[in-house]
Amino acid sequence: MIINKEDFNKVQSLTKDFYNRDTVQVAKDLLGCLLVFNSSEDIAGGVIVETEAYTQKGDPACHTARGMTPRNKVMFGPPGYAYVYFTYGIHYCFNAVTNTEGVGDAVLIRALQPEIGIPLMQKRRGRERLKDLCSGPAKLVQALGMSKEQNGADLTNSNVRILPGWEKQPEMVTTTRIGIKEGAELPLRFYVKDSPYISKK
DNA sequence: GACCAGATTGTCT
DNA sequence: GACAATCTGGTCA
Repeated sequence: MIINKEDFNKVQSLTKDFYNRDTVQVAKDLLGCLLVFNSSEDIAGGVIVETEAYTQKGDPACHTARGMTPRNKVMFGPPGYAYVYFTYGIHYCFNAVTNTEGVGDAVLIRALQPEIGIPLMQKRRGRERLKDLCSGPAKLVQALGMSKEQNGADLTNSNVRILPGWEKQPEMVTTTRIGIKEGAELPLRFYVKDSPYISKK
């Protein structure tokens, strides 16, 4: 499970085919996978324990619900790329573009279980406790050291990658999404049951 | 633990 | 000009 900077380019990422599927299914399957960022300092990453699906069709909370803009154009591109956006004046959030090119879907990564480069993440976050490092979409972006420069990055062939993680699919809980107004009642949030690293119960 | 306000700027109407 | 897929630190209990 633990990989180092030298191994980063050797490990097999999830393929484009993984992302080119129904968005809800990808959101579920991403639980237990390993998100890793190879920054200039060192690599850092963790196991995905919480996701949310955002679909263009029938979802008013999705950034692409009202068509393409300069900000969300990555979501309309081919699947398997990173969509990183800026919000609340201070925070970034990380998504994986899913479904077929042109649709406008993505999966928001909401929380990680820290695995790789923990000391570096502790330093970046200014927090010691593991459950404070990546238990929220803006926290994990900060812990991994990502920014808007990762917007549009190829998740199968760049500094940001998602790898197969746990062999067994974890027990999963489905609930409603967090931090949105419209579409808040839709059951599109998924997390690993009993994980202490999720953002909120 | 629960609840609340402040931060702070890119993006869209 | 309004608001945002959030986090933090404060108060009160």
